[in-house]
Amino acid sequence: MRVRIAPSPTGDPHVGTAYIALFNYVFAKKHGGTFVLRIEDTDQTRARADSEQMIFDALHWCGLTWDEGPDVGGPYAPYRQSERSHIYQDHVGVLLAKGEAYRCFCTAERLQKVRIQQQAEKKNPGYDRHCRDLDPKDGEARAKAGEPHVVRMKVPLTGDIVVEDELRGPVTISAEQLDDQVLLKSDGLPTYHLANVVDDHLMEITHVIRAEEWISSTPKHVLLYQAFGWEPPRFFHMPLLRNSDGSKISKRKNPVSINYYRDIGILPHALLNFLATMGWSFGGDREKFTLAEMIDVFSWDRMSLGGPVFNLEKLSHLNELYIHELTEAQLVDAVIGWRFNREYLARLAPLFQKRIKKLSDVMSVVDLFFHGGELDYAPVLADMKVPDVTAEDTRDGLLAYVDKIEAREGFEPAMLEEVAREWADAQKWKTKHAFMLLRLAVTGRKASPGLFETMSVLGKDLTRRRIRAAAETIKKAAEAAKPAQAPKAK
RNA sequence: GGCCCCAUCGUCUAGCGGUUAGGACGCCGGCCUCUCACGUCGGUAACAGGGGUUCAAGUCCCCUUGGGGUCACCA
Repeated sequence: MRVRIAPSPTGDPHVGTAYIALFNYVFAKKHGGTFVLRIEDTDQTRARADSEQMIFDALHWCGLTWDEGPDVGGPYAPYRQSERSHIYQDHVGVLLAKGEAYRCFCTAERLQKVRIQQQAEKKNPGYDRHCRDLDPKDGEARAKAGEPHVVRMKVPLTGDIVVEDELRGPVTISAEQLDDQVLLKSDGLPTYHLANVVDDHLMEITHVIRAEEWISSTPKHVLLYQAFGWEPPRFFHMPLLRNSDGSKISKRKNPVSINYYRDIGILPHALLNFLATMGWSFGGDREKFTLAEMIDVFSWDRMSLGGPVFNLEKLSHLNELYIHELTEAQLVDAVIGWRFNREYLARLAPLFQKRIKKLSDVMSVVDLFFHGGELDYAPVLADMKVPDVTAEDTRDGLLAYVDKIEAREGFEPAMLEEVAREWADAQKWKTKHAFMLLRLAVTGRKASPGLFETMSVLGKDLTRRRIRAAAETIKKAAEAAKPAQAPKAK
C-alpha cells in the first residue's frame, strides 16, 4: 500500500497540507504502507524558491515523516515534478498516438473571447473544442514548425463517468460537464491533472487521500487512467477545513500557515491531535490522543464528512492540556525552544539595547515579541487612523500592505521598508502617518523599536496576523460607533 | 448559474431503527482558595423543514431549504 501527499511550493506551509498529510501518514502506518512526499511544482510562475524547504520543515516540526521524497530519495525518484518533464511529454505522446489527446493552437485571446461569448449566452463556460478535429498530422507539422500550442485531453462527448469515492460511494458526473482539459501547457510542463495521474501510476500509489475540492476533477483523472489503460487508485476525499463563516479555510479569514501556530506557541502534538479531530473521531469520549494511539485505532468509518470549522479556541484548549501534562523540565525546554533562547534574544538585542537603562527594563520593551497573535488595541484605537481617511479605507490600506509583503520572498527589514514606502505612496498617505498606523497595528503602541526591524524579528506570520487583526478592529470600531451617533431613523 | 458534495448544541463531535440525544470547547454559576489561574461540580444549548418506509426514525428513502466545493495553459 502506497499513499502520497503532493504539496505545491507556492507559499507558506499550509495547515491543510498538514491535515491531509496526517491522514495519509496514519493510514500508511496503520497498514504498514509507504508514505510518499511529492512536490508539485509544475507552475513556474507561482513556485517560490523558499517554499519547498519550509514545507519540509513545517511538516517535520509537526512530527510527520515520509518514506520517500525529494529530500530523502527513494526508488521512484525524482519526486519533484519539475524534474520529470520528459516523463510527462512521453506520456502525452502516447495519448496523442492513441487519439486520446490532441494539439490545440488556440490563443489565450480566442479562449477569452469564447468565454465572454458563453457568458453572454449564459452557457456553461468551457473550451469549445475548436481544435479537437484538426488533422493530427497537421497538428504534428505545426508543432514541429514551432507553433505554440497546448495538448488537450479528448474527453468523450456523452455518457456518465462514475467515480468511486471510498468515503461517500459512487459519484456520477455526465461527460457534458467536462471540457477538454489542458494536459500539457505551452511551456511544455504538465498541468496538475496529467502530472498527478502519471506520477501516481508510475509511483504505484494505491490510495489517493486528498481534499474534497478535488472531487469534481476526479472524473477527468479517471478518464485519463482509462485512456492510458491503467488501473486507477482508490479515492478518499477529505472534508475541507473551514473558516468560522463556513467557507474553505483561507488566509484572509484565518491564519493558515503552520508556522503561525508554531510562533504563537502551539505544541506540535497538540496541533496534530487537533487536526485529527477535524472530521475524524477517536471513539468513546476521547479527544486527546497520541499519533501512535490514532494509528492503532484508525479506520475510515469514523470519518464525518461535514466541513469542520478550524476553531482556535478549541486548539488552544487542547494545547493547554498538553502543556499541563509536561514535566517541569519539558516545559522549560518547550519555552526555551519557542523564543526564550539565545538565538532569539540575539535578534532582539539590537532592538532594545538603546532603550533600556537597567536590565530589568527589558521585559517592558520586548513583551510584544512574546505575545501570541492577539494584541489589545483598545488603548490606542483612537490613534489608529490616517488624517482624512475613512475607517474602511484605512482597513483596506492595511490589508493592501499585507498583500504586498506576502507577494515577496523573505521578510527582511529592507524589503519591508521598501514595500511600505511604495505602498504609502500608492495610498497617497504620508509615510509618517502610514508608518505610525503600521506600528500601532504590529506593536499595539505608539513607541516601539524600529518598525521594520520589529516586524522582521516578530516574524512573517505574527506580523501579518496582527496587521489583519488591527485592520478589522478599526473597521469594527467605526461600525460600532456609527449607529450610536446617527440620528434615529423612523 | 450548471454540476458535485455535505447537513446533531454557536463550534468540534458521539449516535450506526427503540437513548431522559452523550462528551468536549465556549459561555454562565457553585465549590476549592490570600488573589488569579488550575482543578472540580452544575447549568445553558442541537437532530434545518416537509413527505414517505416502519410497530418504531436523529438514524433508511425522496423533495425542499441551507452551507460548501468546482467550472484556468493554478494546484
